[in-house]
Amino acid sequence: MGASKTHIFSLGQNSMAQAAKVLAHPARIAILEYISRQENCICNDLVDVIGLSQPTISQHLNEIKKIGLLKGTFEGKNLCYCINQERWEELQQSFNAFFSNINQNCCQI
Amino acid sequence: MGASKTHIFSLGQNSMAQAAKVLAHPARIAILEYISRQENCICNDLVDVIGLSQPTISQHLNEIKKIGLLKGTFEGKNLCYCINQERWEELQQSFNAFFSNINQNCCQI
DNA sequence: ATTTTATATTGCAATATTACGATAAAGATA
DNA sequence: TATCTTTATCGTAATATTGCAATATAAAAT
Repeated sequence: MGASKTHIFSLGQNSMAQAAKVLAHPARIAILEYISRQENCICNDLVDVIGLSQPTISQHLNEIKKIGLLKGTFEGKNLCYCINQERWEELQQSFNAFFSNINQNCCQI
Repeated sequence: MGASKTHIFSLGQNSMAQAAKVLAHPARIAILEYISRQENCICNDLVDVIGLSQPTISQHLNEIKKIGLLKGTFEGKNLCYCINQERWEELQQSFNAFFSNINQNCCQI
């Protein structure tokens, strides 16, 4: 064994975990921080900024793209990655909702 | 190769990723949801509620404990795990801050 | 003291992730 | 067209995660 038993969990639990997984690597945190600060992003910058090889950066970008956090467009010869703001805010709300649902009366000692 | 290059990232980026990693499994989401809904939690309940074996639940609980999200105390014969509310709110703020820092002017198309 | 009950640890197999060199693909430029 | 630049994909090695059976530990109950 070794595969996650995703089928025994709810859709919400799985998609929450999937979103968290994308944030579960410092390179992807760094990439998202960087892109969200920029007007536009040329991927080659990232290789220098982050300090990982070009294939590795490409893979991380792909993970981020998979959950819809990026939208890309071409601008001259360079691919421009941008934050998908709708999705970004959607995730913000998901995380916020998750953290908000806590029973204040749990285990009073 | 294969190990994450944590040393090339900032403390903030690494701890953000570490927190996300704990949330990056549906079982741990389910466990946290369940505990935060309860007045108190007997671990044996979790095995039934979640549907994973006792050792696996124990391991997941340990991951959650490692980032300080749980505090435990003994109540009669049963170990009682509770959400550590200070840490919980701390993480909520971290995630919220992360999602709040976005440049609204990125890549207008 | 022995048994029962609850939780933790160990060991291992299956799977997933991380990283990068090599290479391919696609567009820009000479 | 040939070449350069940029990004993606492939192949592979190292490492990490997931899950559980078996076992150990610890406390409570008998």
